[in-house]
Amino acid sequence: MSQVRVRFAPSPTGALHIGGVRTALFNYLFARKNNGINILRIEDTDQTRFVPGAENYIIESLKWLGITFDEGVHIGGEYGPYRQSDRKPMYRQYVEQLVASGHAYYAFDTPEELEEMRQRLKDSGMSPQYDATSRMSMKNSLTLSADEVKLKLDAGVPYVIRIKLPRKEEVRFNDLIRGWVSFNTAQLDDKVLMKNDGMPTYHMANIVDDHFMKITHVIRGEEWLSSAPLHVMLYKYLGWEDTMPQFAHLPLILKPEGNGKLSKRDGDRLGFPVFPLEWKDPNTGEISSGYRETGYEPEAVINFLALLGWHPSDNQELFSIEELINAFSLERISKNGAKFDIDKAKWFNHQYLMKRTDEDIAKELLPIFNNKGISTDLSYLTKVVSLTKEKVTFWKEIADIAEYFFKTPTQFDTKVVEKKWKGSIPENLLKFVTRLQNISDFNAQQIESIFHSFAEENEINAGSLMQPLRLAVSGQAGGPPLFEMLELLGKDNVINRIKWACDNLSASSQS
RNA sequence: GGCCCGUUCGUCUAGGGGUUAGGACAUCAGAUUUUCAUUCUGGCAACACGAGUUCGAUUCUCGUACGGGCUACCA
Repeated sequence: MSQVRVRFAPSPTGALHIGGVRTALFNYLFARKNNGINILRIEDTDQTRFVPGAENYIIESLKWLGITFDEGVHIGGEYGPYRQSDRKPMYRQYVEQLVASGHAYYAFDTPEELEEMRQRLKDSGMSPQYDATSRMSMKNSLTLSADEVKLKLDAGVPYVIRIKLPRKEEVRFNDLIRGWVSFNTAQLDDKVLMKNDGMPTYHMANIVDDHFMKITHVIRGEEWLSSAPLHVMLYKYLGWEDTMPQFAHLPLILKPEGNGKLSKRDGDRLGFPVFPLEWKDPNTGEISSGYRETGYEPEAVINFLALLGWHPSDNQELFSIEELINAFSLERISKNGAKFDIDKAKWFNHQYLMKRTDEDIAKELLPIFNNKGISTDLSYLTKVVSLTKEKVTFWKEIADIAEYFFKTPTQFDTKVVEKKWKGSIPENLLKFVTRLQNISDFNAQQIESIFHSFAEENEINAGSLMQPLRLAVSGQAGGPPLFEMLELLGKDNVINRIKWACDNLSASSQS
């Protein structure tokens, strides 16, 4: 069997959608699993939709996620170029070959004439399409004489080239995910193969490119299923039927609630990113959030996406990329669309966050603290991370919840103050301070045992004093284990903070 | 509207002619951490509907309903 070659072929019309990321991932997994070649091809046949920066965005996104390629627009390869606009001169001869063999024809209809035709057909209850029936009443090389056609061509009248589909013919192909799928050309229309600007449409370009790039498997979204029979016909008419790639149409990623496929609008409306990286639309200036900037781990995004539509034979949930490659197969991709569930993505993220080393996270956090005007060193920050990371979903959140490790709190959780800061509490804490002063080795164990003996001696309920203590030191009601936190803060800090709190917080009514 | 694809807990899904229909997220309860979050244990929770085939259908077939995709000189 020939070498597996697959391609991910996005169009640079904006940010890369999360559904596109999953398509890229499945292509990548399939290629790696089969020792194949993964190719990145840019499908920019529509010049009017070109968005500057989009191509680079796509490349950066895939790089961040760890989806690698063996050939592509960014790295070259022996089947290049890998950008369709750069391949423009290659397509014409195959379109003309189709015209010559009677499988395509020139069409000179104006947009107005097309619109009129569609309206007419619609009014008479027929499918409004340019097909075997309607083409005979349009302006094309099938209805015009050869002289007339030549005249128009010579005069530079704009034209497109359309495929000539048979009136009624069954087209079937075996989809790797769905099994045999069949269509009838009676329902298909004579799609444009070459536009009047001389560029091929997606349909034409993707067949020519896949053929010459020796693509063996086309793995793409289900939105392409309907045009697959057209592609099959093109392979046939071009005489490339025996090397036609196999098709696998992936189920779509749907909105979490309501209906329809997930769109870029849903993300910010529902409060989660739909793009891998933050994206600023160069035309509108609108900014959409990204997984990277939100603080997601790329491995978590990969793991989450892999399980959206694909499932291993056992119940494993957490997969390294190697495990994913190893377990992956097209047969285990489900047929039905999957609703997007951000809660599960967050759960995955927490799992992967816990796997990272504290120091690694601290390194990433350091500049953020610096920007907040907090200067600290890596070793202290690493310890802060070890105490706080299990409380957050994203590494970035640590910067928000851990400020008190660096600054004496001056803001206190008022609810907790009201509830816990009362009666003789401040007095007792001050007394406890004198005990703390005598600790020579200020570690969690020591502090804890001194705390307990202090409570016992003074007949204080230990629990009722712990929360005020935490409050005095951190300003908050929750946090990491109290005594470990105190240890990290250090003796002087702790003592000063307790004193500050006792001086500045007024106790509520006696109890 | 037409064509194509699909339908197992709220969500992602496993399974498959005879099962207590399994797991994960979410949710709820208990434990532990004298807090919050984690973690652990347990609970709630599903085969869209109707026919047919069969001794037996959630599983196979056909319909219905519902959902999705496509229906551009967009990809």
